[in-house]
Amino acid sequence: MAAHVKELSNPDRSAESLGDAAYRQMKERIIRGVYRPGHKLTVRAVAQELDVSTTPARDAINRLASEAALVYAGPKTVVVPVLDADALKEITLIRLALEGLAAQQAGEHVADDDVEALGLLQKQINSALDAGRYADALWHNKEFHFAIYRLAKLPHLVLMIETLWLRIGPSLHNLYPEFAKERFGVHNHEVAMEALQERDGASVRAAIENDIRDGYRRLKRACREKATLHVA
Amino acid sequence: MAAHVKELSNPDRSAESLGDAAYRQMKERIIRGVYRPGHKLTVRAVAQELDVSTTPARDAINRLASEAALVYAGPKTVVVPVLDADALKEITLIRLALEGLAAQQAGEHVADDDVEALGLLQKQINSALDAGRYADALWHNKEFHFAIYRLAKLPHLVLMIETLWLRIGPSLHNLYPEFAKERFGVHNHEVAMEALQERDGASVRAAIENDIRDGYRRLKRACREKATLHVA
DNA sequence: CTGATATTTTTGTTGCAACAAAAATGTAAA
DNA sequence: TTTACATTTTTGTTGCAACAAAAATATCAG
Repeated sequence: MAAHVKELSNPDRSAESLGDAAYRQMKERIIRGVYRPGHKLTVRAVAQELDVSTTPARDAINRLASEAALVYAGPKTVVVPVLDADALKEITLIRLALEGLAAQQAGEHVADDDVEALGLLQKQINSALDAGRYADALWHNKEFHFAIYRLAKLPHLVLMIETLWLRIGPSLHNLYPEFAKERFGVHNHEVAMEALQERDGASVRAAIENDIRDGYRRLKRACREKATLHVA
Repeated sequence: MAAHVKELSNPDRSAESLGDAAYRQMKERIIRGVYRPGHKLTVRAVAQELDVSTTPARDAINRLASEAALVYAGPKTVVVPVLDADALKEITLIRLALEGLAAQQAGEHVADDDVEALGLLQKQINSALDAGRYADALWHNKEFHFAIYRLAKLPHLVLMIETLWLRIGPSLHNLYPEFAKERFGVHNHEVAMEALQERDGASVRAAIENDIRDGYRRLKRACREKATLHVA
């Protein structure tokens, strides 16, 4: 493995090992919802899918499992996690703490052109929603959040938040289109951008916390419905 | 890799792969201060040290690097991280958020015999300090903190806090004995235990936050002294 | 059809050798 | 001594085969 610089998300893909590349591609697939909760991942299948040998594939799977982006369903079975109500609640608590912190700090380091860039991202979310491209909307939503978090200039924090999104990402994709149709988060995002413009850290935090809580409520409902469906 | 159950820190060492064992042993060595900041770790050296082949050794190093417990100083050079002032400040911010959350939640799930167990751990810290066994004091200090955090019944949170301690652990060992001599943290720990007994989550959080901030102040001073020493 | 049991297949792990790239070392010129 | 360059050594990576263990499948008794 050879990332050289873990600090910044540097797209220096020139001297990247196969293991690093596999890890990065798997991460993107997980967030993009290619793998659904419960999906089983085997070393050889991933190796074939990514066109590498078993060693880099194993590297990637092990790293993701070590970050809890994948979990063990048995001694030799790694799957995309299926979040139960407790796990969902816990991760939401942690998200509120970490993303709230990042949002607040962002409000104190923001520059004017940063907010413009955010407005552009929001427009991408909106047009994706208009066109019914819900997976794209979810992806741009992720970019919007992380664009804010990166403003905090706290690289360790951003990395930790990324591991959290990796854990809930697959479950998020179980919600749309029903849930994406109601233009989720749009209002909270607008409030956050206004607060950023005024450099009001506390308000940025409040807006982001609201967004997280809104998502949690919908996710919890979906989780309940699925559970009752599974029983019946 | 075969941990089966990542959720709880289950000492089920029976069906543990060599890679898992290597990872666990390396983690303990890092926290115990066996490796100092800047120490270079090579696959073959670790393999020999742990008496395994290169594959499990490489697994362990890669997993630790992926969690930022080890960092790259070059394309083929992983070292124990040397925290600069910025990184120290950032990690402290994150610690305050996560360990504060864990402490508060612990205050709301604590049982009576839990506090007794904590008192025992504190006694171990004290006798280690009395005997001048500072490395042991640091170890018991870690156990004290995590005994509290585990009371929160939030396994994901505890795991995330562990990765933070892994990052600052090596730097902590650069401080004693000077810093351990002043019985660091003893007062904060006593306040925390009192607050736990009264199930006062907010006060538990305050005590732990105080403890973290005290440690930060000392660490920062040491970091400054070392920097000026390095220049001179 | 159900449940337990035996069989077959699949799967993660491990050690290792070859390779390319980086780091360490040595050398010489200024 | 210092700097730049060439050489040697060390190092991470990668693919692969063998192995043991687990998972999937087939079989059969009730």
